[in-house]
Amino acid sequence: MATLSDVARAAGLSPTAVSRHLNGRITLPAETRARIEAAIDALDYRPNLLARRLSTGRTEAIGLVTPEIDNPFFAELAAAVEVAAADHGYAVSITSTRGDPARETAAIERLRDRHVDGLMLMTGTPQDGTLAAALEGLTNVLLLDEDIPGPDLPRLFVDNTAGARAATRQLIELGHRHIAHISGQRGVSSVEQRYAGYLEALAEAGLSAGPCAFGRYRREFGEVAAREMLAADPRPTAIVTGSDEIAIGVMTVARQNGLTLPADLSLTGFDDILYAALIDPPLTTVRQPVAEMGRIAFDTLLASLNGEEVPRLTILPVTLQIRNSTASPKGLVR
Amino acid sequence: MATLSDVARAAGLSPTAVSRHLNGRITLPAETRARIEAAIDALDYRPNLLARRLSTGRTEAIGLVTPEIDNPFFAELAAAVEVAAADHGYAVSITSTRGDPARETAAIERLRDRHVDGLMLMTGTPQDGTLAAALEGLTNVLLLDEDIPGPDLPRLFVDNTAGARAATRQLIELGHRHIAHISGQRGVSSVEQRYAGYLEALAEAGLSAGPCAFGRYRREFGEVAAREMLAADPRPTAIVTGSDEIAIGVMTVARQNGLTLPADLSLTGFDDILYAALIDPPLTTVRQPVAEMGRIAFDTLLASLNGEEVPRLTILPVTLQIRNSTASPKGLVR
DNA sequence: GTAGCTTGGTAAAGCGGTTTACTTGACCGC
DNA sequence: GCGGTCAAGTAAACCGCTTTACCAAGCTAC
Repeated sequence: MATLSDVARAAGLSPTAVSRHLNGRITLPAETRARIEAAIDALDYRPNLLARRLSTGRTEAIGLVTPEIDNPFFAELAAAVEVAAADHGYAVSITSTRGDPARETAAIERLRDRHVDGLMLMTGTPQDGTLAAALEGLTNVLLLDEDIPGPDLPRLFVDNTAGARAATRQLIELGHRHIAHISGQRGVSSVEQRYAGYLEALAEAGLSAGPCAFGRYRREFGEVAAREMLAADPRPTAIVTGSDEIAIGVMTVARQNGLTLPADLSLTGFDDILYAALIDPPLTTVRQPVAEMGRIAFDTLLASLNGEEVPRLTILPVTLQIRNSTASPKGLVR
Repeated sequence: MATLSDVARAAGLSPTAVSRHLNGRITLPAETRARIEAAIDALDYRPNLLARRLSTGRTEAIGLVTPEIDNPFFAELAAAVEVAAADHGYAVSITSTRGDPARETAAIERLRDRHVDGLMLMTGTPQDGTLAAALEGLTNVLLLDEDIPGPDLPRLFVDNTAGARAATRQLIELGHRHIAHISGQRGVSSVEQRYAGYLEALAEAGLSAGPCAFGRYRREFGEVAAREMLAADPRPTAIVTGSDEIAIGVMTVARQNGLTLPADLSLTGFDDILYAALIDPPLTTVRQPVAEMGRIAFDTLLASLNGEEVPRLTILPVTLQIRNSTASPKGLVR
């Protein structure tokens, strides 16, 4: 393959001149430019990225660390990030950690090893300081969706507390008094925030908390938790869940137990994945502005890579999507 | 940051010795090894990947080109590929082409430019030879899910024809005689194969084809096609669709038109995405072995990167998942 | 008429590894 | 005691681009 030197020789110039011209760091007379273009065409020259990267130390790629890429919420977010990245010539390298802290640390190592220029980090694990330590001294990282306490890094979240509060309030307004909560793992920031929102709404109404279960934001955990919770007496008349996937798991079990939704059980989700409106019954859920989030995430990281000052904390608003999985409890006359 | 030379100096060796030791190309006495390890620890040395890549010409990353990463089918596939790749120390760079042939070509350029060592290519566009031309001379590419006629490359598909045939046969057995078809774009291999399966099953039963619409494997197209098809007289009693997303679009419109599924209209999908069983009614669909596909895809590409001979064509079996979106047509006594 | 600026370049030193080809000394068999 | 082999390395080229520092010629201003 032709190299820059080959092109320079063919154009009767030094490699320096060609390199600088190609990178726009010098303005050459039209005649010289034409000679370079002609040489490039004739030799079918394409710059060797690997060499350029070694020289500049940049890879023009960013990493996106997600708990699980096959969850539609993360997939949508990844898609949004990818669009923005492609617009700026950046490649996106995706890691799906599947709740394994070792894989989260490994992704950070890849940044240190210059596999990528920057990282968007969505952790899905409770923080014990390990991840914060691994992030020590790094600047080109954006904490997305979930917090990692400690590092002085830009953060982009949604308003989890307000979302859960709105969902819980709606159930209270419908007349529910015995409202349960099923969510992800304690110690994960969004879990704590959603839990706080749930508790706040109950406190406002003078209600005490119902049964709460914490595990994973996954369908399987929704099933496990629901099996126990729906067998209890008294059974909650409504459940605020921390994710649409959990809600789906709860639905499955509720149906297995002979319950009808929403007559016997009201249910709210969180995320508003692309299927929330389609399942049976259509799920009342808290919508995250995922496309906007992906775009802002990339813009922020890019600005950070370019050494610009970026906001330390951005919180995006969420909206409650009311559908048919919530209704007044059976027997209640309003 | 410490370099290999720093380590060599600290260990009283040449960089060559250290490099070769680190890459397992030389066996050194234990005492020498210990000196190297000590120097690495003391200096907190980590090899510069960029330099290694320039030297070796390998990036230890593969590209995954999908039509749209936010479609659960592709997201699941991506997740499976990522698991296999991570096991072998490969990073996965994902591109979502959104049906834009220019972005498909761009992804191939990234391979030529050594952004990645190999590519898994899922095209979503009809082939006019452009992509085949762009692939000319490349060897480290796997054609996944969709064919691109021409290049001598390994291919991994599912049995699309058998899948559509099975779905259509089931509808025929249920008593349907007026069966329509809604699918992706003509010229896309899976579309053609699924169409062929649909036609074969009808021909076997001595039935003629119903109305057919071809557009995109997307929800929106399902809606557009259904609006027209369900307004026709006579209205088909069943529709074989080319993707679950199309089926979802059809469902939405059918319901808007006051139809009840499956009483008024039977519907089959294709893919068996993670939500197919949850929507209302649960969708009868053709299941693709997506996890297996991702793993085989990576293994094949890796073998190919290592210069091994790999199968030119692998076709994975599909299975019909019968759920509640299909039933005998109303009024039929069997 | 000369100091200083602009235009249009160049030489050479990196970036940090890998790899080929070669050396040196010890040992081994006969 | 001599050729051959093996162990334990090394020197230097190379991967291909970027960038710093520098230069020569021509023009301008005073």
